[in-house]
Amino acid sequence: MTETAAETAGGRRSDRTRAAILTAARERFAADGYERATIRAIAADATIDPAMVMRYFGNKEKLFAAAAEFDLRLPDLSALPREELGAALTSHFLDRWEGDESLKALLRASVTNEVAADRMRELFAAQLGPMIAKLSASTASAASSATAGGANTVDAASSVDVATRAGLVATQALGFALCRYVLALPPVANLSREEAVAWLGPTITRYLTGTPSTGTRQANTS
Amino acid sequence: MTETAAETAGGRRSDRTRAAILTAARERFAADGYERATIRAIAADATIDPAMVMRYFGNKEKLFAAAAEFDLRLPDLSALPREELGAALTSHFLDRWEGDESLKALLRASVTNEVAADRMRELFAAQLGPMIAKLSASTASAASSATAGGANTVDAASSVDVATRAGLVATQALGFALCRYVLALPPVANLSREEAVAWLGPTITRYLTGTPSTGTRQANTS
DNA sequence: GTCTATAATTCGATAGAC
DNA sequence: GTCTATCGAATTATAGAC
Repeated sequence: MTETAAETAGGRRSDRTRAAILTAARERFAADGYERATIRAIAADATIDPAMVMRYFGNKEKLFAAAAEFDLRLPDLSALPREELGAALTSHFLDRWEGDESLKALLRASVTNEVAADRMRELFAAQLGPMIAKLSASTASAASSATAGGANTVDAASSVDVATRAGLVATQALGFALCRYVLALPPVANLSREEAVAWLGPTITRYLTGTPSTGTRQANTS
Repeated sequence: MTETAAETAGGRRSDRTRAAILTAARERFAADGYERATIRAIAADATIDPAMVMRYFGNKEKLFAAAAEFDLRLPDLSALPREELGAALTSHFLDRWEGDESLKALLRASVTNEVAADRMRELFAAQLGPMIAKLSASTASAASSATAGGANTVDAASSVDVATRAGLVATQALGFALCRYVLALPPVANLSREEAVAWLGPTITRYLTGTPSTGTRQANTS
């Protein structure tokens, strides 16, 4: 995919141009969504010619795919006590949301663009899922000797499968991002970082660990 | 179609046409979002001429405003014990989401259309907020005599204000709708109705009642 | 009330000069 | 590599015949 041109000095400017396009594209996609973000407007933001965008990225979909490519950069939470898992992950999500416009662009676009929706699905299945599985494995290693003769399932920490837990985390994380950054619901947008962590933390903890009912009682869910 | 002889009442056919347009508009807006849903496609679904849509509703924005007008129809939960509040409201939300396409249309459109976003904000501020306030009032009526000389604030049930609680409920409710109906994340879309209520219920209860920490301890939210 | 024709924009994408 | 010019398609919206 890298440039085959062997020009030593010429290749550097094209990289700068390419980066400028991507930055402008992320901002436009984040602010306007996929269809309302036009190549013309992106080019104008990057102060280049619209035709250059086509030359560099081929078409609009490939430009979006390049602009929305990113990593959740999930931290390793294996060492934390169970009660702090949600707060730590929530805090990390807040950092990622506010430091990088890619996620906002992806969220806005994924509502109407199928490519973006695919990437969003992959994000939680391929990145959050394994992190939860790793979490369960480290917890299970201590408990496995006690439960001994149980099923040979990988995650003994909870009967709820990893994908479901990742999906539940997604509902709260994406819902918060939607209300705070996209819809800008005043009470949600005005929450301080500490308040947000305090509210979402216990919820995310419960979903991460696969605990259906709240602390006090083991409820039957009929 | 062109039955002129059997006109029993005056403007009845125009009402039918109007209703057919609105139904088709709701489906298209829900499936494609605001910009990708075209008047042409809506008219085709309603098997009428595109020009008629303009004649009945003026322009696309007014058509959307008419199509996305609806009521959350929130039930009165005052009589329920606190622990069941979230499950009851979650169950009600599931009914509304699956029975009426307006909410999906509004959610999809509100991501890129400012009119739709305004309506979404109003929805939670003007409908969910008062319901929570009423909930707090009924709870406070029993406790007010005990706390006696306290502040004359309306909701003595929690120190968290009503708008914040409504916003928090919105993050979980809309996030679930986004993941289940719009993004179609497999683990979320595959949850049974009972599972969804069991997972979201405790979360919604905690937000509704304004309880920052999970059951065991009364944490300070500083 | 209904439909045809079309105006007026806007957008993604291409061709080709320099 | 860069930019001008433009094509072809799609859209909202209007004007006017029947």
